[in-house]
Amino acid sequence: MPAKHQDPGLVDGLFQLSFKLQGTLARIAAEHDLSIVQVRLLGILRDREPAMLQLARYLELEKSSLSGLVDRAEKRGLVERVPSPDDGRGSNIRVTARGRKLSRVIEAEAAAEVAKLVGVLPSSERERLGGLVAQIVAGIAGAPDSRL
Amino acid sequence: MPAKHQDPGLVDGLFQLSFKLQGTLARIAAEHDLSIVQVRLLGILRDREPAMLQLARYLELEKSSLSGLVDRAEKRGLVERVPSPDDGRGSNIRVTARGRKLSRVIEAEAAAEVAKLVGVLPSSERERLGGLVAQIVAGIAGAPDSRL
DNA sequence: TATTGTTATACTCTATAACTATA
DNA sequence: TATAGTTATAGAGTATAACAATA
Repeated sequence: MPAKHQDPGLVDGLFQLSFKLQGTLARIAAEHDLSIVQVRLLGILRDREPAMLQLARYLELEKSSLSGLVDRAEKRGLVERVPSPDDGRGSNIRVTARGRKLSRVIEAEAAAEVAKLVGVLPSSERERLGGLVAQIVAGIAGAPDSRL
Repeated sequence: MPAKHQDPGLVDGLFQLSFKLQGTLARIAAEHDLSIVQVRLLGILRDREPAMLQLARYLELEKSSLSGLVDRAEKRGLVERVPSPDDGRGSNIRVTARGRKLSRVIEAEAAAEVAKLVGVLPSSERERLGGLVAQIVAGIAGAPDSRL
């Protein structure tokens, strides 16, 4: 088990940064009357058309939580339920053009905010940071559980 | 305005990492029947005894949201309202021994999880990451608004 | 009058348990 | 029977608006 006697500054810094990022995303989402989870929903649907249960797995939520989430998004015309061709019990969830557009706007705004945050670093350091973060994220993806 | 033509991998990576960290913290907190915001509350009270309005500013919440939050924490014996000596209208919020202990346990568990995540990096790279993150966090602290 | 905090109300998000409809 | 999804219900978290008590 490596990584003992960790510099406490790293853990604190990473959490502080993650709170800042989440706060930023929440603020931007709220400016468009969305929550973070709704943004995640739209993001997942960018390149998928999953059934409710699959969506629940992606978001790590109970299926019953999905019903309301999708209801509210559907009521706003951001997603739609499409009857499954394979299974008469199920629906697939599809993002609408409106949802896709909104998702792109929010992503762009969030990216701009993050660019400001990391803008304190010179370009070469940003690249290095990107590499380190990518390694950690790759480690997450390769870990026992992982379906972010 | 610097930081244009950003590597999109950095923004995505940072958000993915922040979702992972928040998810980890939420899971650990839930194992102790707490939410992230309750953990933040206890963390803020570690070295402060603020009035409700100050606490609201720290957490970036409306004062009315604080009432319920503190109610629930108080009901569990994690914090207590102390009448303000200066102002008959107000109370100061103080963490109890029980709240402090719980907060420490959760922090330790969270730190251990983060250590695992960054454990994919060799020690020298972890140090470098710590430095980069510290610079960004310092930039946040120095920015126009900031009261994390 | 202004400020501190609570209460009333409403909505989102989440879970558990019970249910419906299809497989 | 088993599975996909919804509904019923409950509770946390949040905000806005109205209120009480104190300054």
